[in-house]
Amino acid sequence: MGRSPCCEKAHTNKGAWTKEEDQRLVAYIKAHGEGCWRSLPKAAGLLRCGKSCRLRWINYLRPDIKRGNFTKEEDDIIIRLHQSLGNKWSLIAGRLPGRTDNEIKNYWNTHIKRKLVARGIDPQTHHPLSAAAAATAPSSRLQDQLAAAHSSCSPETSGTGHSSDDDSASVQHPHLGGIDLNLSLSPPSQPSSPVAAVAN
DNA sequence: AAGGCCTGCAACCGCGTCACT
DNA sequence: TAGTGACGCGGTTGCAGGCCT
Repeated sequence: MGRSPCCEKAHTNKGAWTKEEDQRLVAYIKAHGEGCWRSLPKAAGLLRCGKSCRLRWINYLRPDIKRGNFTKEEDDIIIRLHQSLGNKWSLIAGRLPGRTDNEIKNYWNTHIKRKLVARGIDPQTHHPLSAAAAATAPSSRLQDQLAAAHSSCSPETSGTGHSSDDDSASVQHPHLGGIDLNLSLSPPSQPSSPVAAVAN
């Protein structure tokens, strides 16, 4: 019944990736490019299922991935995009060069969600948690609250000292310069092919 | 100093969608 | 046109490290 498993689980590794597995995967993609994930593990000599390889590459091994703390600017973009798109992490990631959907999803669940709740804002609807307030709150008011959420979450006030705030201490870009916030459903702007980037 | 709890991240799982035959 | 298979996405879980008592 149901769909067949994506791979032969009896002969695949699970759990954390080893350095050697990483190297094999990177080397294979450098040589052959992305695609055909199902056959990649066998071709690359990996005892992993294709989905696992794809995830590892996209979320960790891709050369254009920006690792490190989220800036306040990125924070703001994520909140705005989530307000418009909902849990469409891949679309949101497409607007944040160097960030992955998994990373953004984790960041949302562990940091931003908490910030919004602390400010009395429903992270799903972006409306005030009070239903009565939600019924009357104009969008501009919501933006005010979001802004307040940011300012109140600075290390001085929150006490948690999120390093992303530290990083952004000198970054104050009200216009989010350089980031495409156009929310039309066009394909996200890809930098250049990751494989091409590797080749360079 | 030790134990327990909390937080954050990496990875897995299942489902939906799309392309090909 | 329908069926099948592969890919991509979002939700969830497990583990490791840090913090608190």
